[in-house]
Amino acid sequence: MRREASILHLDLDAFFASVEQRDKPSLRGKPVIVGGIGQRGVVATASYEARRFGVRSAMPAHEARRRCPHAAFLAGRFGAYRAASEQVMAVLRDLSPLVEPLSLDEAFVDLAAANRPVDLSPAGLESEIARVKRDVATITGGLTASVGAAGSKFMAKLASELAKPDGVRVIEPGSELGLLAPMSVGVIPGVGPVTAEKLSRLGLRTIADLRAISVDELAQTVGRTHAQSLVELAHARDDRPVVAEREAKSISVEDTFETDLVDRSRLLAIVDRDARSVATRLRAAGLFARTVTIKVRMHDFSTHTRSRSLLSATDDPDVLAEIARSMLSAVDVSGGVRLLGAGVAGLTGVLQEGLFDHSAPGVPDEAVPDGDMPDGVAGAGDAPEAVTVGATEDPAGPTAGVRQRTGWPPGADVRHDEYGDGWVWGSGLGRVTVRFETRDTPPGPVRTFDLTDPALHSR
DNA sequence: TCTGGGGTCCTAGGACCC
DNA sequence: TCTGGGGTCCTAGGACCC
Repeated sequence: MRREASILHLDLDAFFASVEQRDKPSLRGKPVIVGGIGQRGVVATASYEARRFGVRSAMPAHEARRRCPHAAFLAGRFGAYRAASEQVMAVLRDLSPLVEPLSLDEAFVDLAAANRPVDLSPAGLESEIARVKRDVATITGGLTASVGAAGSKFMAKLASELAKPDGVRVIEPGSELGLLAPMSVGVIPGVGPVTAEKLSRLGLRTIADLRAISVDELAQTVGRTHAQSLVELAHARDDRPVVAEREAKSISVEDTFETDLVDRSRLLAIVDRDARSVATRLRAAGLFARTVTIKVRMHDFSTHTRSRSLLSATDDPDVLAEIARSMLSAVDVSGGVRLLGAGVAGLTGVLQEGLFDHSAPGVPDEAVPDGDMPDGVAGAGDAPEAVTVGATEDPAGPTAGVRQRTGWPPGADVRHDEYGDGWVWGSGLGRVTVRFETRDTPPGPVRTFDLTDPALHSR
């Protein structure tokens, strides 16, 4: 714990929904829900207007619709969110090179490493933060943020939470214990529903309660590591540094299907495509991976993972796809699969082995120390054939019917040759409805077109 | 009609090694 | 003479975060 409140935590308010309201004037002041599209979606972000109806992040779509049926439900425009996020991170890096993004909408900043002297007194911090908030609003076209400052990451994040929305909060070093004492254990990072329930059964509900129990006693319920960190944080002891550059440890993609899939050949084609998509991201990052993982969520929500490590890392899409397929072949999917995905871990930037070796790194026959090579990896299994069968049976492609929402997703940016820029209000029955407005116009008119109208383009 | 997608970290058991 | 002991790697599952 530092003696000055030199760690900032910035959190953009209702970020995705706010970007939508910025770019869609007719939605300003109205309930907006990003995510929750489709039968099995969940809410990514709800605007404050929607939160008044009890809509929350991670809430299932059907419940959000029940609570707030008149909200605008949008699919999300991650390019726009990423662009706004980069603008905000640039504002923060202008203040200090030590910026640690936690996601698109959150970051820590270490003011002890600031580019210029910063007045760390409470009044000095408040004016510095007010300037950051002004810069964020200006550069992003009006987005608001909540900002906390404190002597540790834990307290800085708690401070920004207390400041929401659009506020500033400085927690002065020395005041932490009193502030924390009556708060729920749930405010401690790492305490989710399961841990909170375990603590509750021990009679521990507030942070003051947590301070009264020994690590040994707590460890019997939540494990040694977790117990130690809980007790430390309950005493506001937290010396985790702000780290600007963190290297990725894994890359993965996964899809939840609108309805459960049982067709093995179709599932094999999907996991093949997923593995290749991961390989593309690997190569784009200049990385190689040593472990391949697949994830299968069954109809009953039980989740299974299978992983296999190679002797040396690879970025070869054929190799990754083959291994993913062979692992899936060994999973019983007859009950129906609701989610399927593929990923890689054990990432490295350089090929450590194989530099002076004529055999290609990561080729299948180098895999697995115990020699337990499934047929599929050697290319002799039924997987490749099954993929072909799937493609033959379904000319629209193996994922047709799975990702149908990509055509004109609600909220997407479009341009019409005659009417100009707008966004997709909704589509169906061969028609797409567009509202013609942008962030710089007043609320605009709505028009409906044929889905195949050649004058309509996505942008 | 419950329950996304992209991650991180931890635990626990077995293999393996010295 | 019951079958140590520690360290590391691998795999599977799960809690948690945004």
